[in-house]
Amino acid sequence: MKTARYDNHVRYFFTRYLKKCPEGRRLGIMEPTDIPKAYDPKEWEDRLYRKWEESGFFNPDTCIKKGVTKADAEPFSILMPPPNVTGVLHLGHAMENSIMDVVARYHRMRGERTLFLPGADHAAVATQSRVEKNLVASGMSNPRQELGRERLLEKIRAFADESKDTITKQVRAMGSSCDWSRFAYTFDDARVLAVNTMFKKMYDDGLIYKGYRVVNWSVKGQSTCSDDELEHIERPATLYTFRYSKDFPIPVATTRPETKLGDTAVAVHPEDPRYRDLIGQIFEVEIGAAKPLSIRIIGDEEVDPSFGTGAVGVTPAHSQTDFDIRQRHPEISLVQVIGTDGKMTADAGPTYAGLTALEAREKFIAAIREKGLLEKEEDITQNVGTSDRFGDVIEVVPMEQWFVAVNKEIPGRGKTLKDLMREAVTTGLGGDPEKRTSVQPEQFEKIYLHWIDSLRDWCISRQIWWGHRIPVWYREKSKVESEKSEVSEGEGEAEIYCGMEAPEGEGWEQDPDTLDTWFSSGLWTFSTLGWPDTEADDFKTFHPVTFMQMGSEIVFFWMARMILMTTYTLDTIPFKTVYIHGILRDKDGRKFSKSLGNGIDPIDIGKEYGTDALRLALLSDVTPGNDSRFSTEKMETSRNFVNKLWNISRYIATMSVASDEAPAPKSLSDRFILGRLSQIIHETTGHLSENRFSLASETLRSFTLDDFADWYVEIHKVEKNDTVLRHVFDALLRLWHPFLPFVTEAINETRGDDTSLMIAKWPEFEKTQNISSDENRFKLIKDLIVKIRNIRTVYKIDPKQKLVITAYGGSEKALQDKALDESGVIRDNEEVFKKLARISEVRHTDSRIPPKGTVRIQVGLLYIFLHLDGIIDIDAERARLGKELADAETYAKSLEAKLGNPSFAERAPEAIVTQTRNLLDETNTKVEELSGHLFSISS
RNA sequence: GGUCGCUUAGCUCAGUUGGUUAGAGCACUGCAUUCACAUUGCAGGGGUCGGUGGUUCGAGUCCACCAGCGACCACCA
Repeated sequence: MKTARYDNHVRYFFTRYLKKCPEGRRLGIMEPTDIPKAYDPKEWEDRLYRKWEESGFFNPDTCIKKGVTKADAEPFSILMPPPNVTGVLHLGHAMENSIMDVVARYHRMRGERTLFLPGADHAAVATQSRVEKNLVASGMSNPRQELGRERLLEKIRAFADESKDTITKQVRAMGSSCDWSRFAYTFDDARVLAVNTMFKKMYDDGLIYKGYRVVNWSVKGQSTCSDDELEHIERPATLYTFRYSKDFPIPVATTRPETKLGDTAVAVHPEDPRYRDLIGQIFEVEIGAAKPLSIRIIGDEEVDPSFGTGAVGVTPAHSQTDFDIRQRHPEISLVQVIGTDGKMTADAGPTYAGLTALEAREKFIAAIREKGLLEKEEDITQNVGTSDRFGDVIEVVPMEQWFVAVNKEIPGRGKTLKDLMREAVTTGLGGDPEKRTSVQPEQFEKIYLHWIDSLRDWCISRQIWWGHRIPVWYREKSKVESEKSEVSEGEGEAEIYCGMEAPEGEGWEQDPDTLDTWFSSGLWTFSTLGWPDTEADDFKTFHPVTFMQMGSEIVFFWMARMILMTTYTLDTIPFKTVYIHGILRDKDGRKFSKSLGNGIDPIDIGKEYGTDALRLALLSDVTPGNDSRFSTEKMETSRNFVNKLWNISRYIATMSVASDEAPAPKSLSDRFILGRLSQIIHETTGHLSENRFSLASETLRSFTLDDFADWYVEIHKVEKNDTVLRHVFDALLRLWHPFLPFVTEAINETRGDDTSLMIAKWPEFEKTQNISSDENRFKLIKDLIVKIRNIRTVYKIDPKQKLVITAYGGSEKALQDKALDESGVIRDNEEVFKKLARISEVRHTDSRIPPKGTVRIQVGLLYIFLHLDGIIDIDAERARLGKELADAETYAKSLEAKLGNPSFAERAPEAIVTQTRNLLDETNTKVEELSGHLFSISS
């Protein structure tokens, strides 16, 4: 990095610092205090986390037992979205943990009964596909075949356990104050019980059914996947228009000619004059399939007559929409020509059977071209669904699978699952506003509702092995006589049983399939709290969950399923507030991904800059719903800030004395800083209560750096009011603690305070009197000092040279004049003024005539004369004042115009009008004074 | 194609319900620095808030249209 500032440092270091600096300092030998000059997170973090964990305060029960939280305190619960046990956590997780932990620590400090519950997700298909990939990479060609179900599961379990360990270590390293004693895993016994209970309940209610329908099939993964697990990608394709035979009346178009071997109908719009008369006719065509196709012409409203040929070749077996058409027209048949192995079936005919779909396509096109049936070929771009886990293009095939019926009426409720899902975010369940989830930001409510509209029955069975086994058993009826069971019904030849455990008796075999991982995730908000025992303490106390956060990409997968499951089984909402954030990108706006190689390990970056810096960098950027970017520059800024806080504490430790006395404000500065503190407590509390993390951190940051470090600490060097200094800093530490748990706790320890900040009381907003009056008066001093410094910079006055000022109105006589009351601030704060503006002498005058050789500096109605005789070029100053005057005049004019507008006075609120009028008065006076001064300025 | 967003300083972004002359961090310029802090301090330059129109006493903020960008949804066969 090469900057002007950096060059300055280098020059300074070699030309002056080395000469002046005693050997010891340069080598970093200890200061008079034993507190290190720089905060070193590595020295603290592990130990502090251990201390917190051992204290037991992560556990809300312990907090009550030890009297930190009142037994009847308001409960506050946060559930960690369980990270997948597929490896290690990434920066996005770090961001989520930061969000949750800020919320948890804030509410805990406010005295609420706070539970932050951690967990991990077995992530069915994600984990299995990861382990299979690893096995293939290490030389196995087909892990499922070579190992078999049990041995492969062993491997996956081992991988998952190791990954779970890594993940919990990482969550700890982030400083997350979660209650490890309640750690939940989506695949442990308690959760298995919950899953089976829920499955059976839905099965009994007829909401889970087994049906023969087309599903998304991953040939590579040899499993189904739900609509939401598809990732649509664009790719070039060819759109072929052809006729089934020479005498077939309608040409049809397709991008997948090979599936046409399974066509059983052509759909046209029922009113289409071109084809109306053909509806109902059946054509026998011979295109190479095992049997000649009988194509029935049907009329369907969904067909758009203006698109293409206005006719759709219907392939019910290999298209979701075509399957839906068949639901409306049961008279047409279904022929499956592609199998689960991705190859053409026997029904596709001897020419094609056994070929891959792609091979069959080429062959089919060649055949119809030869016969002169191909009418048109166009290049188009097409969207195809791919499996988000296995990566291959999804085949749509008809199969018997398990589904959750979302459009079916729930017995006894008169509503469907979809209805409940809508109510939960709109009117509240059953119209009860208490049972309404607040979605932040609101726009996701719309997105979610829109998604529900197009939601189809959810396919929940998977053919992978890693996951909750479907709690259903079958046996051939002929083998054993029907036995007593909770649910059992004859279905043709086989008996079927759904229950918590295998049924008694011989010959039962469990369904080999497992459940979609989101089935168990959907139960997370209550399966972690003791359900199905609805009398469990945690369930009664912490459900519905108070705060939930998640990434926008997971809203449909997860939020929707949690709402579905909870509204259905508990007749309430899963959580009161859900905070949805965007994804974290790298500094160039790209997603973090393995293939780009731009991944950053949160633990590494946390070690380098400190976990607090990482948390601050991540949180100060988070606004609801928006993506944010991560960069090392932001890390540096945050680390520097953390170090600043540390050094403020060093100053306080060495330059002030602790005492039990209440803060005793003595000066304007004291009242100012206490007033400001009050204000920012109020603001920060409001921001955190409403989950405005970036605003909260910004409020604290500007107070800490600007008001406190740059002004009050400097003033303390003069006024030395230790009680106020320490009081403000103490409150500041507590305010920062949720964001920066480690450094604040470390500082707290160096102060010799044994009580953890984690359970310290959140500062209360105290309404102090005259905040604004003190603030305004202090601002006069501040602005005046800044202006004097500015003049010093502009005229390159040696910083060591002290100046003399004459304060107008500082005389006894002037002080009696109420209009000039403000000038009293200089008299009252002379020492501060001398120190911060490097003034050697303050003279007072009640004459408006500038003393010889001075320039005048004005803030509001207060002005002083700065003695610069022989120091600067007075003519240059005249020019500077001229510009200031011009600015003031422009501003005064704009204010006048505003006030001159009759409707402004009429319609604007009183306060705004008064405010504007005062501003104009002030500005006019300033203009007057300045122009007078321009004429009288003299060298 | 549908839906939902985004566009504010060179860069990354704040700006809660419309109200003083629009903010921060980084970057940039100048100065200083044996000072709690070189992971530092002080001062400064830089924006007609994407465009056009509207509502309003008043618009970065509300509305409409336009342009550019993005995300999600969708098998126009």
